[in-house]
Order: sequence, then structure tokens, then C-alpha cells
Amino acid sequence: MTEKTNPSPAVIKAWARLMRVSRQLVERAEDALKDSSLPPLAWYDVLHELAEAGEGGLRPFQLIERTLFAQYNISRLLARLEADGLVEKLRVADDGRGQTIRITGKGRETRRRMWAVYGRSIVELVGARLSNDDLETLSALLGRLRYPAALE
Amino acid sequence: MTEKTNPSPAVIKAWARLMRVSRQLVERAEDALKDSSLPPLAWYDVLHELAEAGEGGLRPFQLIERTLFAQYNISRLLARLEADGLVEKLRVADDGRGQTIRITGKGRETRRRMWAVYGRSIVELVGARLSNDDLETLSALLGRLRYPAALE
DNA sequence: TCTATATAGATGCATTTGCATCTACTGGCA
DNA sequence: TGCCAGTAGATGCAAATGCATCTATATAGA
Repeated sequence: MTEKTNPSPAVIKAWARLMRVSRQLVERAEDALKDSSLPPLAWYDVLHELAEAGEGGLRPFQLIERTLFAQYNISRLLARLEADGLVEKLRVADDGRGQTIRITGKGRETRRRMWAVYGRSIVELVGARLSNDDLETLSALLGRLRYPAALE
Repeated sequence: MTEKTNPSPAVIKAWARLMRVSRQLVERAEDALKDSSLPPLAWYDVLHELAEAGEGGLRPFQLIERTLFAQYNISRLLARLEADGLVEKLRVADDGRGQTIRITGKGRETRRRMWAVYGRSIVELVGARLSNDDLETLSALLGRLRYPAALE
């Protein structure tokens, strides 16, 4: 007996909707940021992690773990953020290869302004369309699609 | 009384999971295609639409409607597909501005080979993790997040 | 200690995306 | 017919992404 490898109509439908809806939502959130002359979502993700990390900051490889960006992507994104004065790079004492990234005051301010727009998008695009119960259901279902795989 | 614009924790959680999971799934599906030396997902989307359209083909603007790609993106994607011999561009009689895109035999064959890999990814990543009922529930919830907005 | 291997992060180069604009044709209307 | 706004699609240029590789430091083992 072999493994089943042909997607059922139900899986295909769910997959297609997931692909389509997630792309649409990202696009709309990005558009909202652009309309307010704010940086793209990727910047928010990084600033958010750094803001949560506080004054201790984070190492780039920790950002990679948390955000799913590729290494070279983080490297250049941080360069842009630094050029904009939103983060600062600090030499780290016990590892000469590495650095610690810390968000600056300007970075926090930018994050705050982005959140005002981004949060509004989230409410409009999702919050206004699903009840609290639906949201819980959706989160639970998506949670089961995460990697590394949760226990099945 | 003003509109609520601050996302609840439940919305934020659902949004975050949707963003993260969809990105992970796309990435894994893309990786599977790459591992088999096949073209990226975007090519599949277009070839799929064209295969469904049959011999009559589709106009580029119809592809844009169906796939959500930007106009310039479709324009260049079609150029690449044509260069690879997967589609052909036909002058259309009643509109001198436009063209009709038709999938070739090689295009159909490529689509078939992509589906063998892509379909398997879909099964592994989603089909194996959710029951049929869960899939229906997920599709329904995502359906309510589509644009243009379904009746609410 | 010396060497080999692994890890942190940067970067050169090709490809792709995004934006704005351009060309070509259409269709409405005076 | 002649003009003009609108639509279909292509494209120049700048920015971002992906891939492979590179440098520098760290760590493990002979």
C-alpha cells in the first residue's frame, strides 16, 4: 500500500484560498502603509521584535529565527534600518563575529506610527469580518499547519 | 462614538498565524519545486489558468484578474514563458492592441510535472494535517476574508 | 598549540520586482 | 472625419531578492 499523494478537492480548495487570501491581505496592508508613506511590513516585523527585546537588543541570527527572513535578507534589511537611524549595531563582547542590534528612539517612534496604520488594517481586513469564536477556530487550524510540526 | 481601530489579541494572533503559516507553506512548496529543478509557483499559476482555458487561450488582462499578479509582472512572466516555449502569443483579430496567450504542448507537460510535485506538497503540508471537516471549516473562514468582500 | 570544522554576518552578481511612463490601438463624440 | 479619453501591454530604471561565496571568529580535537 502506497502513500496517498493526490490532493482531494477539499485540500486544494483550502490551499488555494489560503494562498489567495494571504496574498491579498498582505498586499492591502502594504498598500495602506505606502499610502501613509511608511516603510514596508518587513521593517515592522523587525522593529517589532527589537522593541519586544528591549535594551538588550537581539543578535541578527535571533531575528532570523523569529522572523523567517533569509540571512542575507536580514543582513541587508538591518543595513537599511541602520542607515535610517532606526536601529544601531553594537559590538558584542564575548563573540567577536557577532553584533547586537538595538532599536533606537526613532525606531520606536517609526514602529508606533506603522502600528497605527497596520493595526487598523488588521481590524478592517480580519477583525471586522470574523467573530471572536471564528478567530479562535482559525488560529487553532492554522496552528496545526505550523512548522516544526506540532504533535499530531 | 468612534470606530474601533485597536486590534484585539484574538485578531492579532489570527493575523500573525496567517502571515507566518502562509509564508512557510509557500516557501516549502517553492523549495520542493526547486529540489526537482522545476520552475517557481508563479509559473504554475499561469500555466494552470491557461490549461483550464483550453485552446481559446486567455488575454493577459484576464490572467491578471485571475491570478492577482501585477500587470508588469504578467507581462514579463509571459515573456519568460514564451522564451521557454511553454506558451505562445497570438495576435487577436478584433483588438489590435491585444494578444491571446495559449499554452503549448510543452507547457502542458511542464504543468503536469509541476503538479506532481506541487500536489504532493499540498497533501503533506495541509492534507495530512487536517481532517475533511477541518478543511471545510478553514475554507469557509478564509472565504470570508476574500476581496471583494462577500456579503457579511 | 595547531589544525579542521562550524558559525556569524557581509557581499558580488544575476534575476526579479516595483514604479512610472510609454506606445499603440480603441471607442465615444463633436 | 478628427480629436480625446480610455484600455492593452511593454519597458527603462531603481530597489529588492536569491544564490553562492567570502571573511572573520569560535570551538573541538589531535
